Amino acid sequence: MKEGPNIAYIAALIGDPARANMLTALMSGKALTVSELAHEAGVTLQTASAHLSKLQEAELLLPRKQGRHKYFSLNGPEVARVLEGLMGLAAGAGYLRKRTGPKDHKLRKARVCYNHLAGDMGTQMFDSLMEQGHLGLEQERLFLTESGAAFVEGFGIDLKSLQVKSSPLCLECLDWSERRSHLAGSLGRALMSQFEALSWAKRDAKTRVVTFTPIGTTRFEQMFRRL
Amino acid sequence: MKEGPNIAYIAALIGDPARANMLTALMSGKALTVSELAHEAGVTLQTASAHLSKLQEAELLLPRKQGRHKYFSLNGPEVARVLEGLMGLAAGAGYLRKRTGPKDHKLRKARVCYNHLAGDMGTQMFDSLMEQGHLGLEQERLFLTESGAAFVEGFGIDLKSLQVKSSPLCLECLDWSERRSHLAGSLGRALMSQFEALSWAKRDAKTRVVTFTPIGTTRFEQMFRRL
DNA sequence: GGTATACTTCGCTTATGGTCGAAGTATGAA
DNA sequence: TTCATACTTCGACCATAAGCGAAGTATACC
Repeated sequence: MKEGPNIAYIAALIGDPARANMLTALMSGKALTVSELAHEAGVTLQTASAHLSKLQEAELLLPRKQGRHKYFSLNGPEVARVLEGLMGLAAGAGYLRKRTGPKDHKLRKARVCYNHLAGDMGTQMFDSLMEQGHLGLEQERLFLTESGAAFVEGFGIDLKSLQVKSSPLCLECLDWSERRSHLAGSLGRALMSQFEALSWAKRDAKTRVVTFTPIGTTRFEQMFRRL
Repeated sequence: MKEGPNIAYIAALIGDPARANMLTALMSGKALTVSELAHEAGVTLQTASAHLSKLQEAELLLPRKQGRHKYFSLNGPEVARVLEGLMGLAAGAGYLRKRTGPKDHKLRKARVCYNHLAGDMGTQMFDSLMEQGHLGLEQERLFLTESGAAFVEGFGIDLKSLQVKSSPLCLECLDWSERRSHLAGSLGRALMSQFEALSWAKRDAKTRVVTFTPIGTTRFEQMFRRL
């Protein structure tokens, strides 16, 4: 029976390698120009322009003009979630694009997943918070405990401003490289921002790699030690 | 940068209309034969066979042989979740396949979303449970309250057996036709099963439509009234 | 064993859509 | 105003993969 939403159309848009590369690049949470996305996809400007027009038409991407520059970003966390889900399915089925180089190792170590920390360090943080009783599970639901609230506030996170927002505070996000959870939600985002604000970590301008400084690494390990 | 999971490959698999139709048919939670899926997709047996082989190879589908019959089902709730997410994106962007007929109305009224009730009645149930305080939100997290536990146990749901399972009890699932939440998780599944066991509702053999009997409708309305 | 049914595999056809060169439009800076 | 840069649109090319007919394999039944 052919009724309901046309998932083939949306999936086919994501199913083109050039478009998939652009969407993946935008998982960094940054807005990129047409030129930058063309470079990400390894196609010419004109090809990228046609692709982006389609993705915009399908409301997967949001455009913004700044003078002669046109920036695109993912059209919200719902798109990111579907992309991450596809990543999980692809990784689970073994469809990984091999890349023998330092970047692959770095991507697995720490990377940004839309707006929060993912990879080995992302899952370490999640596991540590669980082990220290700062995050709890109730009926398989993730929540911040009282000790957790004190912990993150002590780290400089303004919980009050986070909790007035409509988006969830703590969300489990399945990490495709670790096959375990890392922390998403507004708290995950806030923690990532704080790492950057404290200069513990910085994002790579071109990729989703997050690089922690030696000091940042030490502090991170101290703060999110494993039992 | 071309690293990480190959989402284009998985998305392209879903992006073919014949394969999308088969995956959508399997959202009913039922296992279907190659012949049935060929009919769903409107292609010949040989074409369907080739498509299903690809979906199986990608671990999106799970095969099971029974004599000369070969059944396929979705390879778990993770696949269903990605498909539902794609449905939400497609519906949100207006990519709906029009179908002026009784089935469209029925699909929106009540349908099965993998293993739980969706559509108008699915969201009504969710809203009612929230309004009556049987479901609660804590830090945007859904949980069953004490009154909710008593409520569903009074309806014949064995909560103890549900809670020993690893899958979440209460999950919000974004309903593509209503654009609001309906109840997923093991509780959502158990409630759907109970509606069937009590002969309040039955699933359509060919589609995802769930049809409530007049008595079932009355009981459902009484049980899940809106304030 | 013969027939019917369910499914798989092979080979060929062809429609589709991504790609880029060329040309045009829009914005910024000197 | 001119030149440089960013992006859009058009048209033609061609690689790819879905589709089906044909043939083969596997299972069920009489």
